[in-house]
Amino acid sequence: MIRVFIVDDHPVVIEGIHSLLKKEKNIEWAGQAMNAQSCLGFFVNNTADVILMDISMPGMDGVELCAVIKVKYPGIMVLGLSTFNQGLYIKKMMENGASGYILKNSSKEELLEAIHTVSEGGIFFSGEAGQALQEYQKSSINDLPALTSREKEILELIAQGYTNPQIAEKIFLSSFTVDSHRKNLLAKLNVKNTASLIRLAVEQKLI
Amino acid sequence: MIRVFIVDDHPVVIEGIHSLLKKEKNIEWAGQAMNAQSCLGFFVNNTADVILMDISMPGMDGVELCAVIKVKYPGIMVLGLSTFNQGLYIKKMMENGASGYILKNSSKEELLEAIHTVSEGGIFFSGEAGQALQEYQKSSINDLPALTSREKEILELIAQGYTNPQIAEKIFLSSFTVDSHRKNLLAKLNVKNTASLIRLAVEQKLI
DNA sequence: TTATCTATCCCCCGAAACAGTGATTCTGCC
DNA sequence: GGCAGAATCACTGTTTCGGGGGATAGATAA
Repeated sequence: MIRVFIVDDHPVVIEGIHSLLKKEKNIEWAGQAMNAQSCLGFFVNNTADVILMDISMPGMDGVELCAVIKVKYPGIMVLGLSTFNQGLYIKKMMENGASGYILKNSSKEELLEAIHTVSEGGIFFSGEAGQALQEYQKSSINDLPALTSREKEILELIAQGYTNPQIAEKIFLSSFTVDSHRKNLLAKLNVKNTASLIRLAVEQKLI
Repeated sequence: MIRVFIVDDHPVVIEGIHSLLKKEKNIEWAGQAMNAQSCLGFFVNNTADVILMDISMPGMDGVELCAVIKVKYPGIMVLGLSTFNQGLYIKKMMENGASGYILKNSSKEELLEAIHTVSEGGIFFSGEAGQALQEYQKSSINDLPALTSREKEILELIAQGYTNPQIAEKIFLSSFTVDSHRKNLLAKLNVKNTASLIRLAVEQKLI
């Protein structure tokens, strides 16, 4: 018996999912909430196995709520729920510990499959959400100027915290040369200092 | 009809999966390879819908091969396949465009479900792999000293490429103060310069 | 055979970062 | 009321960074 709780600020959605699930015999309706506060209130004295959680809600949104829930009650599985399908939100939910993401217009079968999968510790994405996530991941890895191997090597060492003189000593170059490569990195990647260089490099997985 | 190709350096695994799948009527055996090179050779003149790909292979491993395949043939879905279950590898595969990950000892049902899900653009994780991935994500977000809200604010601005004087002007502080906060950040996070500070911040999702 | 790119090296200079030390005010908590 | 921590500001150095300018050699591609 899987106890399912739902948080959504739209009564229609709660009602719709409730009517979809109430006939299922291995699913129990644990409760419902229309915002993050009352959801957290519920879990002080109650529990559930799976929370269906709307991404966008007034006040604390699903991304934050998910993070709080997973810290306080790691055993409760969170399944993101939304009408729209944006890679960024999906990614943030997952980083905050969600176990999957489905669209509100999913079929009953998909919803049930998702609930079962996540209640067993698995991860579930509806086809469309999966594609959106992959598109998003792809979009951030493009349009970067090609770096030479030397530049990549020096970028890596900068990211490890070495200064120009230290890098020079390490790879047997003049520190002038290291500085030249460093300036080329800033110019090529169109950033103005080390901070934004490293941020870009890590985010774009150059290192 | 889903055309399935498999790359694995263990003949036993290829044979086992072949015998599992050959009875399925909506699955077609596209071919097999025992290393990355012959896999890439196959796809010069042939194609498939889904590749079951071993993570660990001699020569080019699954992580690299996956990246190459997804660049050359983005329409082919890659499903990671391994005997062991390590979050780091799973994460790397996913970052390189894989659509999921299952264990070699998965049940036939799980394997079929995974193949169908990814062939439709979805993402599939077996329960155990999903848990390993979440454990891994969690493990990297721990043991960090708590930053104050001011420190987080300034860290964010540093990461955006602003200098101390610029930050000072932006949030109406003395640049001495900004510098103090900056020093506290370096000390608290135990790093020695901006480069490693930003790297840590981005990797640990502090910003 | 030029032309371009990469990698290497060099110099100057001002701005920024980093290290060390110390101080005051405010706020939340016991 | 007192205490700890946060937030603020201050001064003095030294080191590193970043912008600007240039030079040479080798590889490679047009």
